[in-house]
Amino acid sequence: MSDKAPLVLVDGSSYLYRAFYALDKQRTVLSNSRGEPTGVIYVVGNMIRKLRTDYQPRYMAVVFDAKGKTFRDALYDQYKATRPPMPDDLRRQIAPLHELLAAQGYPMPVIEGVEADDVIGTLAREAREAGMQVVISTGDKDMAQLVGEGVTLINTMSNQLLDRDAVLAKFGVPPEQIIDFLALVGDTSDNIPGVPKCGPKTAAKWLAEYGSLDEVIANAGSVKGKIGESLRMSIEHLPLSRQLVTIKLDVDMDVHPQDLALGEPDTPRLRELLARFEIRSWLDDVETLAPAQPQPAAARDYTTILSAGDLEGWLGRLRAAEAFCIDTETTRVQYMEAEIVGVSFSVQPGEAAYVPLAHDSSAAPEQLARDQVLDQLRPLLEDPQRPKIGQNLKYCRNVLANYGITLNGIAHDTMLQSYVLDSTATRHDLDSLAEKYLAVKTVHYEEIGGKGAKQLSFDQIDLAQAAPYACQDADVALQLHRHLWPMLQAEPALRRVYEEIEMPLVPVLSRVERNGVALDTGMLAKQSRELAKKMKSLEARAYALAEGEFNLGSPKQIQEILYDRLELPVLRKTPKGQPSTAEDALAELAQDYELPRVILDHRALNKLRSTYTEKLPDMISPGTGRLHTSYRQAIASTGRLSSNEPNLQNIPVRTEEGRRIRQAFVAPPGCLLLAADYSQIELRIMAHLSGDAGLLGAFARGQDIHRSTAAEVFGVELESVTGEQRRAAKAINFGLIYGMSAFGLGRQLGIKRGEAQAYVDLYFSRYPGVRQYMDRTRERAREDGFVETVFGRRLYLPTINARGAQVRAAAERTAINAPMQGSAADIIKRAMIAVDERLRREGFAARMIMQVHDELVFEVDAGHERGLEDMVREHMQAAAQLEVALVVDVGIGGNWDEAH
DNA sequence: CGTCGGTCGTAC
DNA sequence: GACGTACGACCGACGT
Repeated sequence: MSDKAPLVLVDGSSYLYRAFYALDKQRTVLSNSRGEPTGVIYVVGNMIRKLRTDYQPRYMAVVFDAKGKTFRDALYDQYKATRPPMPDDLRRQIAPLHELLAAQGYPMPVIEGVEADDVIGTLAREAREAGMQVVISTGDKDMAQLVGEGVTLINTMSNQLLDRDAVLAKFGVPPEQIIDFLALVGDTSDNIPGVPKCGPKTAAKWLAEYGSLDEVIANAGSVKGKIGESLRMSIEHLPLSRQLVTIKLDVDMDVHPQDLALGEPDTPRLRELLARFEIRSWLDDVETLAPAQPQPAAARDYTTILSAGDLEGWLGRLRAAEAFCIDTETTRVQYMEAEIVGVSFSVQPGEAAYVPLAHDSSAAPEQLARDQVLDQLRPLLEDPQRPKIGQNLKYCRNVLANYGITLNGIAHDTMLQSYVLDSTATRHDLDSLAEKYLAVKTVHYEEIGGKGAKQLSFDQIDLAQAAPYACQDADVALQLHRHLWPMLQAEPALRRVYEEIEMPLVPVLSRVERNGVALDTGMLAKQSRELAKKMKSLEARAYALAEGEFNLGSPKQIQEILYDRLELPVLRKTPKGQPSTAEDALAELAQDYELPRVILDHRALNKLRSTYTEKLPDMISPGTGRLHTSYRQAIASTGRLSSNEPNLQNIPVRTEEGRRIRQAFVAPPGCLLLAADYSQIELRIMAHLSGDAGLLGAFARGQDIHRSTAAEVFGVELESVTGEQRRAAKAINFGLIYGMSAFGLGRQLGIKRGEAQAYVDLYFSRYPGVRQYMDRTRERAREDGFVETVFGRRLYLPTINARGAQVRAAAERTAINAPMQGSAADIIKRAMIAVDERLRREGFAARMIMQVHDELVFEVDAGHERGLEDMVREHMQAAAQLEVALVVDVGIGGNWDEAH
């Protein structure tokens, strides 16, 4: 395999039109502030930029049609005769685009009287003869005739790669028959006549049957039906059509591939042009737009394994290694549906191997058989004594499990190393870590696979790009491990969080995810219909009240209706100063007006329907018929897990209608659901951390903590606490956990700030330990720049000493909250590890299926629930030794709602 | 069209 | 402005 940088030839003319009409169709008019159109410049420029990053070519050319008549016009006076004149808005962008490309240093050969196709055809032929690889970037299907050994097409707008196999798949004929094919089909845009009624299918059929256009013509007599007649009528002009669609490979010109080295950018000119077009986003890479740098191939040794012998060699290296780094490439992110496309390994920084297993045949040569290779790898992968290193090994474990392989010996995960070292880093993905810790700019997936709707799955990526990418992943992960692991070892507390909590949790979460949860889709469908009906009637009522239709889902339109048209009083504003249409504002208005109430009701129902009843059934995995969430272990700065696709940690519970959704989370026949949740875990942690005697005492006596708080704050007996008092105390307790101010508490309770402040003062006088703890925590945070959990997990607070009072106050609130939220997270993670261990070791007829911050949910075979309950409670309570006991409430039922 | 910020609402 | 941590739907502005 040659990874030499190719010659990239860009069919500029075809992109001009395509870009213009794509934008036009979307009615998108991009222009600068002077009203000069810039859309085509932007789009075409972007495509060329992308090509340059993708292929890193040393030689490249952007080719445009030259002015004036060509040989085709001489052959056929109707050539391109039906083409409408070039739209003015397009014409005005051509010269500026040329200037821009020239300033960027792109060679732009223009040959008088020769179309871009023919220039490209000739350059491609010459380059091939000189042994260069050629990539032609075009949106024009005619160019498919140029495809062959060493020549591929890429449509940069659709990200479609056309090699020989792809041409065959797309047109039904191989590249060498494309000319005949085009002659038969004709081309309306160039006004080239073909055979009327003959489309691509017929043309391909005839060519398959007769072999060539000449043979088709020779056998025209034997083609039956109307289409045969049509063919016979066309015979006369077909040779001309063929001539017209044939791209010339022998144009006489004095530009040759060797002349197409990318030039130096004219930086001042480039700045000027970009400023004129107002394309600010490209200004950044003006500096970096040097001609293709020689590969920073800093002694990288990446190999692609295509033979049994090579595989055997690498298996030997893996067996001999103390530990190895592994990465899997797959067809998709959803682990239950993902298929393995290839596996990469590294045992030594700078060295890696990729074993392609299931790339499209058009993207790779003969590959080793997936099942056979996986079977050869199995003993290594399943051996717990062989340590594995990787980035996000939970995913790796999940996809290997799809092939019946259990990844054991999960020793180090660089994502989790990064997370434990600094949970506040915004990203813990491999690319970000490489840049941050190794100062290495990796190739990002988007660069080889594209992005958005037209992103390619890994199996569609050409091996020439896929293999180095996959090798890089394994190599960089190993390098990161060598960098981050010593950093962790230097911090014993963090090392323990990593070794005793995060790493052991990986296989546990993998099992929870793969277990999944059963859903009663019939129930959800019924609820969905009922919700739709209710929403319909609320909608009608809203239109009547507003005296006109509007979008009930648009805060902006609601704002206009309520505050502009109906002139209701503005009670609250959004952070951006707009009158708020949020829940609490509308709820207040709803006391005096009907419309806000209707909007609120509609919104509540719409939320349930659009987020839950309509979406959850679609996310069921076809393989298992169950719902499989994905837990993210390196997202929440406090140490919590998060859940997505779908998020099972925000399933409604507060309202009756919401609880119906929980009822659809069911135990399959013969099973029950068991839900175990920590009672008031964060307040217990606060009691522990603060050591406040009053709080500890209340917990020790097993009192209802909100009631007991109310009794203290309002100075009444426990028995005589009113509902209102308890509600206020509960708000205070939550407020404490969140670092709430008197203002916030007042708003929460609907009382004045002064009154709320009085409650807070009273609270702190009754629980002086809590106040001391809060003060101490803020102080520690200011001194250390971080706070920590009971188990030593750290959360950095870079803004704790910020000048801005608001920024600082926010950091202080986080400082207060994080030790409580984070310790709770540590505790339940420890419980999960312990419970999972027991489940597996003792063969409980039960599976852990969900975690919701302070709650674990299990599916258990009916009859085994009592044993499970005892075991789960035991380990959840024993997960931490605090000054207060941990209390676990357990519920059992046929569905999640019942289990509460 | 695709992306992304703003707003809203669900959970703990 | 004022309550911490998340995920995600929807809208609408804008061209990463």
